[in-house]
Amino acid sequence: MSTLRLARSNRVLAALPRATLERMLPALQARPLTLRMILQEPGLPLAAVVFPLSGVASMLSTAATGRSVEIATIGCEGMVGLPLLLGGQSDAGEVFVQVAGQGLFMHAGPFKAWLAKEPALMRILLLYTQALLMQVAQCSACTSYHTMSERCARWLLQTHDRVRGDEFILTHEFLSLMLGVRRATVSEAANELQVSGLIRYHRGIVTVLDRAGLEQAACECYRLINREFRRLLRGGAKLKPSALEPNP
Amino acid sequence: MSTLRLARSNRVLAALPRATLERMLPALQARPLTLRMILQEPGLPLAAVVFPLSGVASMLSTAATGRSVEIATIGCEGMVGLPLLLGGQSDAGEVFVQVAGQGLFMHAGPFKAWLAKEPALMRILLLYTQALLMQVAQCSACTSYHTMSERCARWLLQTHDRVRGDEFILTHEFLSLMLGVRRATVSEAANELQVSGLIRYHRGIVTVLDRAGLEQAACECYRLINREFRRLLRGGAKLKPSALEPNP
DNA sequence: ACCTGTCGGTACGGCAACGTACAGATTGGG
DNA sequence: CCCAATCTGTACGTTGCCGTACCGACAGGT
Repeated sequence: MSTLRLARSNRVLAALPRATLERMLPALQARPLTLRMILQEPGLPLAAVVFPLSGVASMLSTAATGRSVEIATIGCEGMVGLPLLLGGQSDAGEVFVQVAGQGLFMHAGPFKAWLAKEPALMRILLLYTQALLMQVAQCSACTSYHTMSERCARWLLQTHDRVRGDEFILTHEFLSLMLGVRRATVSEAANELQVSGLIRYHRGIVTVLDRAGLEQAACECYRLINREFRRLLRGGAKLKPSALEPNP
Repeated sequence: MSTLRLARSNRVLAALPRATLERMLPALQARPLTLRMILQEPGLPLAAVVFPLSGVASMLSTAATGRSVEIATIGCEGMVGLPLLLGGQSDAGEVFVQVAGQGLFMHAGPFKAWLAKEPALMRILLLYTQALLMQVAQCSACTSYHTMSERCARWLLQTHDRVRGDEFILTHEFLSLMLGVRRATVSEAANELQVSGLIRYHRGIVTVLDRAGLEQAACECYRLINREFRRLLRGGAKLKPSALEPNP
């Protein structure tokens, strides 16, 4: 597949004018996103930005006690490395690959150069920043008010949206780190979803069985976040990889 | 006081080159920030941005059930109206005045015009955006992991930082909306702080008695957020109004 | 001086998630 | 083929906050 075709499965890149994207192509390198690969380390200057094509990255905040919570999910709808856009160079949060896939990398230098040269790139990334900010905010409210099984369902949906197919690798242990709760609490919530026939899982492999049902089981946060992404990145930035759009 | 002097008590404006700020001055109007004044309404296009000079604004996220949580605190270190910078025009969150004060307003049109003309303004506001994003993220982790009295102490410190003097108006009821908990829970936490001699309060007026002790009682989030603000907005953007720096 | 509304202290049972722990099931490597 | 590691189910007592409720203290208006 040509790099141009590849690039179009990232929704930020897809939203750029064709001419802009073509100019930028030589600076983009396709590389795999391997499980647990660290894309952004707290306090360290970012060497590159990443436009995920498939797979999912998570942004975490870690407390002094070592406990962590997921702050945001980043997939083909966005970019890892906003601090290079915003000027901070580094960030207090950590970003790592939570579901393996592929991404287009661009070194920090060229990225800043293109940012200065291509107003369209700046414009779309600022919109993405607003959407991300909203996602983080909504997540925060979610943690206060919604039950584990609602949050669990939301999380599975967000991942499902950014993945090809209905299966992905995910242990309870891992999900408990994302949601910031005990492993046992996840087991209970996940079991509830499994008994209801919404998902199936076995030794770290989750299968989404009833997508619509899962949406019912999730809290409104899922819908609200998606609505805001659509509003801000309308047109060029649907969440699901278009080739695999559910219920086309 | 001249508008220029006024403007300098907002840390974003103070960080601008003198010439830039002077050019912008005619577009800035000083107006009071009255208690509960709404500066940004969910879904409505922003008419103006606000650079607070004193007082505190809160950004809230409201759930379907009507319950709310504070997402971020905005005072003299920042600006209300980032969606005008980021391009979304409106926002899903609500921003309103939580402690009365004064602010410099600028209409949306002129603001966008200055943004295009003055790279320094853009640069500093992007840095502020990153700091705000970090604040929201940290808050989210905080909600998961820290006790009410820690969060309560943190909140009081954040407000104290943005206010002149050691007293401000604040009922338990109101604080419970900010922290997203019951009024009774706030009463318990606040009483704990009062018994420890860190604060005093009476019928809606809080007095900070032992600032250092309060910092001890707060979770690390307070320190982390402040550190990140300093890192990003270093130099021109201290939190506390300089004329009233504690322990000079 | 009273009345009314606001503010804060406190109490009760309830519940969701906690920390911890153990055991069964499955898988992969030697 | 067996051992070790991994993954999941489940259990126990504990804790922090919930919802609700009631009461006393105080302030401001009339």
